[in-house]
Amino acid sequence: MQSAGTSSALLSLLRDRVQVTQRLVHAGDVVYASGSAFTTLFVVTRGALKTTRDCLDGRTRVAALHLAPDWLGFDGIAGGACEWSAIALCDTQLACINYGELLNALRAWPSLLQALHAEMGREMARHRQVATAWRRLPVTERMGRFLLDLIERSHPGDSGTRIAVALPLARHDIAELLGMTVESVSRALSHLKHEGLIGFSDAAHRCIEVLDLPALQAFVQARSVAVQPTL
Amino acid sequence: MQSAGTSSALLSLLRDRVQVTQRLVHAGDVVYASGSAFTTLFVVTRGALKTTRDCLDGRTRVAALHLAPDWLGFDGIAGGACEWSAIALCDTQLACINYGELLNALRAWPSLLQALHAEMGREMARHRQVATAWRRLPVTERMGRFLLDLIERSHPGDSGTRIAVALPLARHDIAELLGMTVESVSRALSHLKHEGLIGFSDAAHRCIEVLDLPALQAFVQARSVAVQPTL
DNA sequence: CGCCTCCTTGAGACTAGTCAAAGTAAGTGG
DNA sequence: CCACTTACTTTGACTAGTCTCAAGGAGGCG
Repeated sequence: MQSAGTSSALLSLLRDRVQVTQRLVHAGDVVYASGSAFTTLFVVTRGALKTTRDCLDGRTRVAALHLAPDWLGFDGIAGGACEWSAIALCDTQLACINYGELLNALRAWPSLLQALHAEMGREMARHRQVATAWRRLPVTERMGRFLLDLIERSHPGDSGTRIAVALPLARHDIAELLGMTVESVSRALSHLKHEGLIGFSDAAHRCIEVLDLPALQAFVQARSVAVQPTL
Repeated sequence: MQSAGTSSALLSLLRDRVQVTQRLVHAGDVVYASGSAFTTLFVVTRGALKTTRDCLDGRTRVAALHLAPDWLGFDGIAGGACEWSAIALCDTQLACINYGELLNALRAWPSLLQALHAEMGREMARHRQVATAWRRLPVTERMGRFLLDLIERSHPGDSGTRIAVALPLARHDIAELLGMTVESVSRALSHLKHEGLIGFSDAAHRCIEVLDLPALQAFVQARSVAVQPTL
C-alpha cells in the first residue's frame, strides 16, 4: 500500500529529527478530547481509534475510523483546539509528535514537509471520498464498501479470497460512521451473509469472514456510482 | 469571518515571498483537469468554482463548491496528480502559486507554514462537516443548510434578515453536491418558498432571496442533528 | 419562431427509518 | 455456580421520505 509505505517511511525519518514518544492506550481511552488545546499529532502504529463528537441532542457523531498507519490530529491545526475527540477502540500504539517541534524540523528537512503534506492530502481524499462516493449507495453496498475498505487497510496486500477481519466498532458506531441506523447495519450484514458473501467467525458477531472477496467486490461495484483509484 | 481574514492575510504575506501570478477564468473554463500533473495551488480571490470527477457510468460527481477566499488544489499533493477537475462557474479571479516555490518559501518563513496548514485543516473540516452533519438531514433541511452556508461564505458579515444570493450552480450540480436528485432539489426549494422563507429574484430561478434569515436558520436547526462552531 | 436546456410538478414504487420485541453474550453479586 | 443485569445484536411490521419515471413549463439562443 502506498500510504502505508509513505507514512511509515515518514515516521522513521521523523524519529531521527524530532522527539517521537510512544504511547500505549486501551479500548475506551480518550487520546484527545474535543475542545482541548491542540499540541500534538499522532501516528497510529498499531490498533484502531475513532474520532467522534457530541451533538446537542446527546447523540455522538462518528467521523472516521483510524487504523495504522494513519495520522491523527489534523483537526486541531486550523483552530488551535481539537475539533473532535479521538478514542481508542482496542489496545493501540501511538507515536506522538509535538506540532511545534515538528514545524521546526520541517524547516530543516523539506522532504519531510512534502511527505507530511502528502499525508494531509490523503486524509482530505478519504473524507472527500466518503462525502461523494459513499453518500448515495444503498445501505448494503455501503456496508460492503466499508468491509472492503477495512480489509484493505487492515490486511494490506492480502489477496486471498477468504479473509477474516475483526470489526473494531460496535454496530451503533458503524451506523453513525456510514450514515445509517443500527437496524440497517444489522440487516445489511444479514443480507450479505444470506448471499453467501460473508460469515461470522465468533459468537459475538464482531469477527467477519469474507468468504468470497471478488464476489463482494463485484457486488459493491455493481451498483456503485463511482470508481476511484486506491489512494 | 476568520477563514477570510486568515487566508487573505496569508495571501498578502505570500505575495512578498513567492511569485504569485493572477489568472482570470470564465464560466466553464477548466483550471486543472483530473489526472493532470500537480504543480500549482490556487487561491480564489473572486468568483466560484466546482471540483468534479467523472464516474465510469458517465455521471459526474461534484465534490465541492469553492468561493473566495478558499484555497484550491490540495487534492494533487498526495499523489502528484490532480484527483479532481476544477471548473470555473463564473468570471473568476485566481492567485496561482507554484507548489515547489511555496515549499521553499515555507522553509524561510515558518509562520506561513502554520497558516497554510490551517488552511488545509479548514478544507478537511469542511469535508468532514459535510460527511457527518449533512448526511442524514432531510432534503429540505439539507438545501437550507446549503443556502445558509452559501450566504455565509459569499456575504460574510452580512446580518440583515433579507439577503439575495446567486446560485453559482445549476440544479443538477447542487443535487450532486448535496447527494440528492434534481427533482428533490427543486421540490426542496419550492417547499422553502411556500414556507415563505425564500423567494426567487430572477426569471431563471438562479437568484434566491432569503426573506427571513433567522427563520431559515431556525428551520434548519430544528431538525439538525448537530451544531458546530463556524470554522 | 423553433430548438434546446434547465427547471418544476405529479404519481407510484421502493428504500431505509421508526417502533417494538426478542435473542445472545458478558459481567456482577449473591 | 447461578440468577440477574446490562449492553449489543437481530428480526419483524409499519411508515415516511426520497427516488424513478413521466410530462409539462419557462428561458435563452440561433
